[in-house]
Amino acid sequence: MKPEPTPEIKPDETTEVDDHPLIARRADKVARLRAAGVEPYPVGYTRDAAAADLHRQFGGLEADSRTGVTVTVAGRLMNTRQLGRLIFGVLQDYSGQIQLFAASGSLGKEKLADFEELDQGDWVWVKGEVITTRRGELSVNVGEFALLAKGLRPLPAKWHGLKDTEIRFRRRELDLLVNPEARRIAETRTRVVSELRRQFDIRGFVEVETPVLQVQAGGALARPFETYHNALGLPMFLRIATELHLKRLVVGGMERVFELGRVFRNEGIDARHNPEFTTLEAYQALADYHDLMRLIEEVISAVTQHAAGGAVISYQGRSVDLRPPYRRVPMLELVSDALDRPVRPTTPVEELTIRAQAAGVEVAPGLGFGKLVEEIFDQLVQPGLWDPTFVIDHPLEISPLARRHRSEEGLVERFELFVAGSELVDAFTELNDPVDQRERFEHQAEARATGDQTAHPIDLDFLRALELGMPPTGGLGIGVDRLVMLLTDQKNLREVVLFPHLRPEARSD
RNA sequence: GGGUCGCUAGCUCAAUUGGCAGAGCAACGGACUCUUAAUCCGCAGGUUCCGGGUUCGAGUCCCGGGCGACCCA
Repeated sequence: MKPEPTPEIKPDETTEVDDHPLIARRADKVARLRAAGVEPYPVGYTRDAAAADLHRQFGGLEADSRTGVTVTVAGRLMNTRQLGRLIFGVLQDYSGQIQLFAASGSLGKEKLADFEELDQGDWVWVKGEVITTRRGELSVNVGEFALLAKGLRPLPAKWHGLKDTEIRFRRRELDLLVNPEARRIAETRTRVVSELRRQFDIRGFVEVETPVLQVQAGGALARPFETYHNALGLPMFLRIATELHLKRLVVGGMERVFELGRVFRNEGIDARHNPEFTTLEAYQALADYHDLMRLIEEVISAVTQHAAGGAVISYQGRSVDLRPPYRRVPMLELVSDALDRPVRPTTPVEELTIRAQAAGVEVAPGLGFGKLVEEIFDQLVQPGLWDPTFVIDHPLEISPLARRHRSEEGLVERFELFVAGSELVDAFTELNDPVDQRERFEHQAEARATGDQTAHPIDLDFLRALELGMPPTGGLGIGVDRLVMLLTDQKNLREVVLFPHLRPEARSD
């Protein structure tokens, strides 16, 4: 680990538009418009038709039709084609594209010359009759127009689009402008989130918001981001999970709660990890993990149906069937199969270590039973779990917030849902015995003291709440970003996050 | 953290063994009253990611660094 450099902010760094010829030309136009008394960034224009509305309403008209219907449209001018005194333009708004048809006949010679001055990328407003051209393209025949906002920077070429992944991630607005796929992913994400919310809503779960800033970051095993509260003079952390607060709400009598929001984990950044990501955690009193598996099956298949248009989807060229029921397999059974040797909670750590190494698993020295099993599972089993699979009954050691299994010593009542090799859901019958919970925390504290920075800290507020009595409760967490990746057929997390974190770029624009 | 690949005009990409840094699109000038990536003619446009080195000469070879993609851990 290198020491963290302090970022320097140079006060003389400006954001002035540079003197690139392509930009300067457009900036000159702005100046000329102002000089001529035309405001290049006006307000007060409204629109009564979206591109998609027009196609819906007037689709299928014969070529060379006049509708007699006048509409106003507004959007970004994506392309123009000029033929003598005819100009064809492509206007793009939130809903789609519609062709503009500008001719001296209906616009007049002078106005046509003004229209010609518009650049690709400008926002424009147009009022005109809905027509089809001789070639049958639905268009708005420009009768009046106005520049709504001058674009100073050129758009990427219309045909080649924008492919540079780095620019697409850093300047997502450009990506959204020119790549329909970027818009499709963003829309699908919205559908996933809203359908998730609706699914929990209709089941009587109450949506809540709990603190992002915390004195102690618990509810998961991860390193938090650190920050500082000036007025309180208090070091604070960004939350790594919503779990503990939500359970306190269950103690308070909110028997079905959920939170859909961002959590933060101070880990590496790569195609599968963004330091901030979205989870949905839900808690249901009087439910156990079996109930939650049935709930998850229903929710996942409903969301898939809504966002992907069917419950059987294609991911990276392979089919995934998300229709319930999903396979349920104990974790130790999978690990036993992988090692070709029965593994039980009573299996000696030394023996398990040797077996794991023999099977090619890289294991750090000094791991306990639970971490060993987890390591073996991660390396040998998880990548092969393609069809939806509930992996159940984890070792107690790696599950400090889950209830002891009702019949299996050394295990907890927990499940993770894996699809296409990726973990989508983590859930368990919650531990509601305050004495047991305190012991688990203390055990974690020992691990922390010996250098495990991801071990869970002791949360006294949470323990005090448990001591009031929490009903038997089932709790679950869904990795929303990974679900979106699955449903949009993406293998890079950055494709499904609008503004993914990247290392700062060397600016040169 | 390791490996491989990439970074050249606004965008998408070329550039032989180390030998004048190019094309298409966009822009700009012109022709064209039905285009759909319009077409045609013309004209411009460069810190080849950054810093060193080797060489008469480096986009190209060597060293160091930056950012990204993919694979591995």
